[in-house]
Amino acid sequence: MQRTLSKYKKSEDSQNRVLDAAITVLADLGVTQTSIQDIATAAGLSKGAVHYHFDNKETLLVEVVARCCVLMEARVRSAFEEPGTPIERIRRAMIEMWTLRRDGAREFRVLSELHVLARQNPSIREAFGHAYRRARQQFIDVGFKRLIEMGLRPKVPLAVAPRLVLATLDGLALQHQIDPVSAADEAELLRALETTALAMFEL
Amino acid sequence: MQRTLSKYKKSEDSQNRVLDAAITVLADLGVTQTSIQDIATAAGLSKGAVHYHFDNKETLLVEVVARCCVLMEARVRSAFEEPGTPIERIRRAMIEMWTLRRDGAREFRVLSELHVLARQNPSIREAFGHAYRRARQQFIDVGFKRLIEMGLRPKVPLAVAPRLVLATLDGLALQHQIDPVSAADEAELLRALETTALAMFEL
Amino acid sequence: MQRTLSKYKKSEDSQNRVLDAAITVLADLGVTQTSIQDIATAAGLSKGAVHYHFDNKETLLVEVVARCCVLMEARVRSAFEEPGTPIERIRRAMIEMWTLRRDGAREFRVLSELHVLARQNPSIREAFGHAYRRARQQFIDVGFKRLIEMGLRPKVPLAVAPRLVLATLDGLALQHQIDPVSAADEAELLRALETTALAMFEL
Amino acid sequence: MQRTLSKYKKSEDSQNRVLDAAITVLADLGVTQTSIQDIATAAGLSKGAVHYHFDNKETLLVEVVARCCVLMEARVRSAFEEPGTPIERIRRAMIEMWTLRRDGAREFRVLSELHVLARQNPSIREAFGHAYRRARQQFIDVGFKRLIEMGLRPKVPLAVAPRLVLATLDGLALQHQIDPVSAADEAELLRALETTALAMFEL
DNA sequence: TATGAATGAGCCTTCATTCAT
DNA sequence: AATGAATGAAGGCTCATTCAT
Repeated sequence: MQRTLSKYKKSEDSQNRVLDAAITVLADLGVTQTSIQDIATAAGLSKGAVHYHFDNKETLLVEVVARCCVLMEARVRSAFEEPGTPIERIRRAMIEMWTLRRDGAREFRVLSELHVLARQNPSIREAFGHAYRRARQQFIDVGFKRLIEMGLRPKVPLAVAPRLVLATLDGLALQHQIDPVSAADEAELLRALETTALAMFEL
Repeated sequence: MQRTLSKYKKSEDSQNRVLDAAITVLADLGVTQTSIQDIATAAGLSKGAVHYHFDNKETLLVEVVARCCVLMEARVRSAFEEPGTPIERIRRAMIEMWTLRRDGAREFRVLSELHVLARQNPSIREAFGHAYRRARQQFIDVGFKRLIEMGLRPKVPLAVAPRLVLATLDGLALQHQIDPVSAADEAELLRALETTALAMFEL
Repeated sequence: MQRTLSKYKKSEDSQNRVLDAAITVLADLGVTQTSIQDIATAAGLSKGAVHYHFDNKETLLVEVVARCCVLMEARVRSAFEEPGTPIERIRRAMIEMWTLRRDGAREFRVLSELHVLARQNPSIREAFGHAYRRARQQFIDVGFKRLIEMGLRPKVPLAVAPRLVLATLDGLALQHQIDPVSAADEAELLRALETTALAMFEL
Repeated sequence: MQRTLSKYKKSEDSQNRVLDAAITVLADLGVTQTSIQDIATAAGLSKGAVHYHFDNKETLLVEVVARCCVLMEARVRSAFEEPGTPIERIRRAMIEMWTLRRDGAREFRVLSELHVLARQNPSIREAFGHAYRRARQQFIDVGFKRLIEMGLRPKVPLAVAPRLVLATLDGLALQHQIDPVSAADEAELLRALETTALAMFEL
């Protein structure tokens, strides 16, 4: 069993190394400039080895999308799971969501790079579709449900609300990549974000 | 002079044909799949001619960004300039902004494609930066100022508010490209958008 | 010894499985499209295992040639050995030779695929050389000698006659692969083949 | 007009240089070993230039087949058109056909190399099909018709006879590539070929 | 002003082969 | 005896760019 494990381990290890390398390089160079050679080099492997583990560049990118989503979700969830009142926890999660985007966390940068492939490429589009749906559902399950339990009543259908908040976060990040929010404005921005988000509810 | 003029005319004509072709092709095939050859073919010119008018692919794309911004702005402005009460006109402009994004108007699609190049490419980034700043300013000059004149008081700094609204619109469009909003939800979405936008003001 | 034998058996088994798989795949995909991976997969083994049994792709192909020749010869011989008058048996053997080629029997297809490697590759060329010489000799020993015993006298040196007949068969097969003989013409073709073959003899 | 011509000339020139280079290299290295780089180098051009003139390797090879056929036909026809009695001219043409094959004329070698691609590749197959049909028709129009005019009566349908003769020539060449006919046997072989060919006719 | 020809760098992919296990 | 992992060379192809005309 030790043996079997070690055999499999090796492969999985390399696969993960490739995925991590891909994320790093994509975040660094951008989609249009990232070649499989770059990824292989960053992973300390040969180009051939990358193709040994991933049939296609496409396949690899699809898995990159998936992994980025998982990693981002993990960070947000872990921010949420720290102790505190529901409101504190929700606020903390949203701040984490913004921080990820503002700091240009590798994973978010990669996602915003790969987004452009989604329109032309069904598998990548599906990967994003899955991620979006999942993120919205989490938003409802984890955030909105608490607010409702606390007695707030949504003025907006639950199908629509998370779309709006996530859109704002993503859109802000897009702008921020080009034209950063000043530190001074940032606090105001977060406050405004909270204001508008809460405007979708009433007591 | 007649001659010179007509010559210039002709040249400008070709340049514009190239730019238009570029927008069409980019909207159709996406950044990663669009070659100068594609653009040249769509413009009814040779590859060489494209390079005659634009030194670089980069230069060309920068002008494409600029032109897309101009075209989008024109459409929004023209929606705003139709007669009506200030509120009606603002609402109309915002709906136009959403419509452009929802229908995947060529110009918006191109901009969202080219956005990925902005991070790596200073000139393109600058083109986007200019566009973002201009759009926010318009938002203030044209929209918010009216609201203020009407007696609404902003609860949010004027530097921040348009960022938020534009971000939401862009983010919604991103999601919509992957995972379209159902026709049923769309009305709700727009209402929610108005609610949240107005939440940034008070009487 | 039991052990050794069974081990040998197993190894031989795998070798044969590889050879058979190679013939199948080569017949199916053609030389230019057949990879060792394809052969390994068809044999239910790993690429590594194929290389364990055959040092080279070249070595493997040489043995493929040999085996195809053996298999084809066996079929022709068995057609010849069915009871009948000498003439009947010769005719039957020739029809079998044509049938193998017309139906594109795997073995013949493989040979005609690999023939192209022979010019560049000495070992493969030698394998084909051996096969050609052997086929001509069989032709003489088994066919022409009978005709002579029956009183027919060759008008053509025995070194030359089988070359001519085999060439015709192979050439017809080549044409037939591209531009099949209609069923209607086929009977005429066989008759003509017999006529021309017999024209090399006189009473 | 001079100008136009010279412009076009250059392209045609390069195209022809590529085709000729392709024939040389293919005849030399064989299909499986010939890369576009090899062809480009032999033509004194860059790989890119080859792709400029021929979309595909496939396209290029199809034109190579066509050109080889044209060249071979030209040589046979020119042998036939030398003065002499009909019989002499037919015999001369057939000897030329054999000579081309025996000497491994580049064109014939290339055709026998490319033949192997025909089964997998429709366009190449069609190129060969066209060539075969054309060769048979020529055989009839140029050779057999004369024999008939001279009073010989075919004992074999005209659809079948040329198939047989061409097959023999091609098959002999195949064998000869691997296992050359001795100079001594060659004369006998040609005589035998004539005998068998004439056996398809009677007075 | 515009074109056709050509280049050269780079990309994705395939594949025979090697090797530790 | 057999496998999985990895390599590295090569191959076909795309494409921005240059240049003579």
